Amino acid sequence: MQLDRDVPLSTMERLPSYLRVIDSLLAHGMRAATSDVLAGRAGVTSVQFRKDMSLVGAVSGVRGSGYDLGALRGELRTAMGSSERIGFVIIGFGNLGRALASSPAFSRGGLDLLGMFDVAESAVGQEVAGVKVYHDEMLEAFVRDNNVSIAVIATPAEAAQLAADQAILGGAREILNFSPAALQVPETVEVRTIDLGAELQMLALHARSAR
Amino acid sequence: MQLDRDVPLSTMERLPSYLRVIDSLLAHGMRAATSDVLAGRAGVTSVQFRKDMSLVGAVSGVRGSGYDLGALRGELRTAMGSSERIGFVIIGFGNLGRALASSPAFSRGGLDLLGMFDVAESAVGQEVAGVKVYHDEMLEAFVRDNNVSIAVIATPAEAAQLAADQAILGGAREILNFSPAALQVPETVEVRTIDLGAELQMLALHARSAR
DNA sequence: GCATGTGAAGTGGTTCACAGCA
DNA sequence: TGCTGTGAACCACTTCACATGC
Repeated sequence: MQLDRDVPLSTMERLPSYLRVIDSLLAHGMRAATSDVLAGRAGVTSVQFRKDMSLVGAVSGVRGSGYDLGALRGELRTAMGSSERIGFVIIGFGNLGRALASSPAFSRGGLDLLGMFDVAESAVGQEVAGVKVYHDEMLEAFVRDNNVSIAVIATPAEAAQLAADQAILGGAREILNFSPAALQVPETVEVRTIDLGAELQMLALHARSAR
Repeated sequence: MQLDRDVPLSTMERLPSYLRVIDSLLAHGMRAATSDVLAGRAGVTSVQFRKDMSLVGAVSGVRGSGYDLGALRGELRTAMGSSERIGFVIIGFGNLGRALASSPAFSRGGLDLLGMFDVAESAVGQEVAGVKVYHDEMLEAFVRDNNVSIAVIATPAEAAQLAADQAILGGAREILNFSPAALQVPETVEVRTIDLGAELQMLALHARSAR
């Protein structure tokens, strides 16, 4: 298996969901599956799936019969580089921050939640699944001292930019932003923004046009 | 202003964020702005912004000076069809469900949260911002009786498919899915899945490759 | 002169159609 | 024969380059 550099971004984005499907099938005692089955469960077409495997350099497909799930899982993991562990923090201990902290999805795939941050005194000192809540003032130092790579921002819009600045100052290089603010960051920092309101708006759009 | 059918989907997806930027500028007392300013705050290039306005059929830009914010807001609203109000429900009253319910973004743009649903007896009967939590059993009937268009699924993965089925049975035609499950739905139903774990994985990917 | 507006070129990703192999 | 694997065609969106108009 050869790890081609220059796999399309969109392909990489689908790998986690493929991995989840494979895990689920393995858990049901299956050892192999066709691209049709795998793709169906992941919500893509079989061609798309095969193309992705091809681009990623996976070779555990067997013509005429399908893919060996165990081998495929290994290949996808390698492709995703999931060996190294990555530390992250969550800023904002409101409902969303708590939801994220307790989400099982956040504790998989080599990711470690190292700390949470909030401005409210009532939040500071609390603990979720063994992870403590610190005061926002500590953010920069914490990020630096613990070699945190990713900052998840779950604060109100007004506080988002400041949180981002502190995290970046401490050395964070990736930001997952749940506030609707468009963050201003250096080019070297990767930002993904998930605007929950905008997502719902998109569906509303669809709902209206469907009449 | 002519509402061209066949505006690119990606353009439509950016409209809500443009609208937010315009609102914020208006709130600061500004009456006009250039594409450069508007685009910068929305996190896109100025060309992108102008192209979008062009595609949407907006005509409130004035060569040499910029856009009239009041007029532009009206045009974008029309383009988004935001006159009609759309009802939605949230299924799952865990941290995520609560976070969504109290999110300001969810109560804007002609969207009405009509009800929330959960299986836990302890949740049923509670109230958030005047919206009640009902038992999951009521879902189908509620959706039908209240003409709900959109179901937001914030349940664990195991419960997601059932929730979707009930909502669709009741007449919902759009689903915003926060569970990692790939839902099986009829073709007529639009599903948007936001897998929070997958988003973080994507950043982890970036973090690893940056070494 | 400065900022909008837009056909044309470019880019990235998906789908097609079919070759290759158990 | 059945399913994988992949170059080529296709499509959607973005960026460029420049015409347009206040």
